[in-house]
Amino acid sequence: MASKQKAKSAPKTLANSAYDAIRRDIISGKLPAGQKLRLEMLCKRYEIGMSPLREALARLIGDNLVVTEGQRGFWVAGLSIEELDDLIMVRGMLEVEALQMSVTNGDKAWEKRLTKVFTELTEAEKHLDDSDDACLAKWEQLNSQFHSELISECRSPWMIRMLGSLVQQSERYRRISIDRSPPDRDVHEEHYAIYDAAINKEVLKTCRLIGVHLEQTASAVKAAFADIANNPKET
Amino acid sequence: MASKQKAKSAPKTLANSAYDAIRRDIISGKLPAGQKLRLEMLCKRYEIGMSPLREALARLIGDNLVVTEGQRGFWVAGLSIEELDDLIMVRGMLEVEALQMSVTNGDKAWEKRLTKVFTELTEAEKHLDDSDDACLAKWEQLNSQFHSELISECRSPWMIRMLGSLVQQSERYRRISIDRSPPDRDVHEEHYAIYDAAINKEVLKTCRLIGVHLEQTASAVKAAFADIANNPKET
DNA sequence: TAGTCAATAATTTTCGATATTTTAAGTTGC
DNA sequence: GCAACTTAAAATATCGAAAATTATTGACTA
Repeated sequence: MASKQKAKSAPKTLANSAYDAIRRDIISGKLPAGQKLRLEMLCKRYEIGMSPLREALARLIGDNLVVTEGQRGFWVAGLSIEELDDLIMVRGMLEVEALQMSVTNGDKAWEKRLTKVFTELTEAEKHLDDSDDACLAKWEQLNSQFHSELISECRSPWMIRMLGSLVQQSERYRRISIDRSPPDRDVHEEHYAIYDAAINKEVLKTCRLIGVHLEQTASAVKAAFADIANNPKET
Repeated sequence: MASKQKAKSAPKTLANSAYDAIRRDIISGKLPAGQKLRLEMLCKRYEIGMSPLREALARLIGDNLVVTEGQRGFWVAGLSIEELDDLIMVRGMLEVEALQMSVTNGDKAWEKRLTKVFTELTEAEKHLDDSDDACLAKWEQLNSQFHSELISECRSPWMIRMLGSLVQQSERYRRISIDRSPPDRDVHEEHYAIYDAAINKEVLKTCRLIGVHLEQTASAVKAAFADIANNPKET
């Protein structure tokens, strides 16, 4: 949330835009797991040439969103219950660690930022029932921002980077599961408890709560995903 | 160690070879930290065209070995004491965790593989004084293999993946520090103790020992790197 | 009816040239 | 002198098509 962000935003190259667009489509499931990515098709779909397209795909390999096999092309990285279990475990471990450091280090400015995001998130949660796509997208963005703000003061760029990667992966599973399992728990209450503990610098309590929160989300996603894996067809 | 590896080794594309070659050169320091990577120069150096080169660079971005700024080109990612501290911390955390799981899970086949690597490493360590580049390279390869074999049974592809990334980064620091600080400690003894504890399934002891081992290496590298950062010029 | 092989089609990979943007140098005006 | 503007040079980013590789088809053989 750099308030003094320079006006000259990073000049976008086509490769860059393609990278963003394809990433969004993979995370959202618009490009389904395992799908073969035919280059010509992608060129048309994203209205770009070969060179920037291949560059974008190469970068997505680094994010584990795309896999490649020499001379045989590119595929959307697959999803599996085994990988989901792994993601949940590693993410939990790292996030608790990062949170512990962040809450310990967080200063007034951080509390302010966190409060701002939490307030907005609370607001967004009121409109979730509207079943409006824009509202859902907004909530997703704020939810992710809330989590990243929580750990933002851990003072470890590497942990932040790795967590980012893990969260991005987890998001793929959450997105394809969300339709089947509307949250039957009070997510807002969980967020509030975490926020409250964090602001009050109750380090251990915050960590414990985030652990529970992640567990809850994980088990809901896992149940829904297992369902999908067994009954892959939809009407 | 797949013993039945199929003959059809992955068909190498130029982009692939370039990726490997540039990565090696960055890790070894042949391409120094912060250096601007002029595309034309790289084309000549690695004897390839623009397209595979840019693809290789794009993938190196994902590994945090290269950074880019739209329309302005590519640079070798920088090194700093702050980042080194961060790397040491995160790597230590993850590696201890992974090791704990791996030693717990490791079966007879794993013990066999570990023993094999350790034996070879021991052999290689005898020839380290020869100041022969080939011997050093061999030792580096086996040392890295020893560490990765240790955690190979942790059953978490994501931890293995992330550790790989962290180890690769750490290696950059170690490589540029190695000339200045010949190891004045008995590294072989440390390796032996770790190996012994792992084989005997003494989980906690193994973790403690690897922690000490990483600390020792880290502080040597850190001292040498701090020296370099202060006196960057060499004769 | 399989199974192999060659010819063809489809796809990926790479090159060479062009367009776009940044950097550097030089010039003018104050 | 120094800043702003203009122009030339250098570097990056992109396109379109050729070259190389893999996948598919269909005929032929055992």
